[in-house]
Amino acid sequence: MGSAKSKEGSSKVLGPLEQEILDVLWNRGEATGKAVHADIKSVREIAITTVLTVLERLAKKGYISKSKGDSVFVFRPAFSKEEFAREVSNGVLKDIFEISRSGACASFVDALAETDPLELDKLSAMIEHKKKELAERR
Amino acid sequence: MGSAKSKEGSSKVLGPLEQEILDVLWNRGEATGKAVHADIKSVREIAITTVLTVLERLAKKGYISKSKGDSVFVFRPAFSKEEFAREVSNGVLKDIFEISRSGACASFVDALAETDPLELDKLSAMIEHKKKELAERR
DNA sequence: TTGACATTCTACACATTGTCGAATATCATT
DNA sequence: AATGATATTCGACAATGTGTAGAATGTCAA
Repeated sequence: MGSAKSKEGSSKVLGPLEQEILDVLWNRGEATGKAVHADIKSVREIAITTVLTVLERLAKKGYISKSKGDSVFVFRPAFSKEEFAREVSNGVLKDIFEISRSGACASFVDALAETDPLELDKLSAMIEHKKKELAERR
Repeated sequence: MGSAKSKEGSSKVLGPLEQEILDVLWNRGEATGKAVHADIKSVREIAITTVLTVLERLAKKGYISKSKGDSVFVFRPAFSKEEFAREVSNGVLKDIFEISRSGACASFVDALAETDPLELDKLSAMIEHKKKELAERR
């Protein structure tokens, strides 16, 4: 009976360009629109207005901040990669858990193993830690 | 340098109505368009053609099958909830891992602990199993 | 004042999704 | 065969999200 109440069946988050731009900001820490444009331009053709527009949209969505730096606007990630990943996972996972916890778990382990097997140990550690945390909470 | 190559920044999967319809099919195991419509109609107003259209789209996307039953078409989920959750998680998680594995892991453990602490043990078990699997593969 | 550069506006194209009405196909009966 | 009831398919439209960018406007130093 796991109905889906959230307005999003299984959330989506960012488009490829948005992601690309966020990546640039994470790499640089902060950057002007011009700089972001330069980075992307070095790889493929794109107008600076396109970059600016998306930057604007990301700001509106709250993923980045926009503030006047030395006479020019500067953009910064509003969240660290970690925070962002956490945030996003949280939403997505909650949706998926509604469908099947076990399925999601299985795929999680799979995905992790595929990407970086060593991380499996860290995950184990996290679980242990979490369990202890929960135990102490009672 | 975690660039995002996938065409989808962080994938989205299904819309709310699609999800709702899939849920009906999972509940019933299989159903005619009429039946699916009836179920949803019992909750809110909706035209049967709307349901049929979405059913059709889901079939086209490969999430459900459509076959002639006793003179009428019958739809069935192409995947169990578990398989589906697995499939979806896989795509989503791979994207998120590209951003931050540790962040995703943290949120995963959190989400799991919050939803069903007992599941933490199962997850541990899965990890062990996976590690063994990997060890044998070399 | 005039450029050069920065920023904002407006707009288009395309894909997805929810939403259906209209057209068409199918079938049991008359 | 013709009719009426159902089932199925088609084609459309609106809203939204995203990539794309030209045009308009703002800003500031020379």
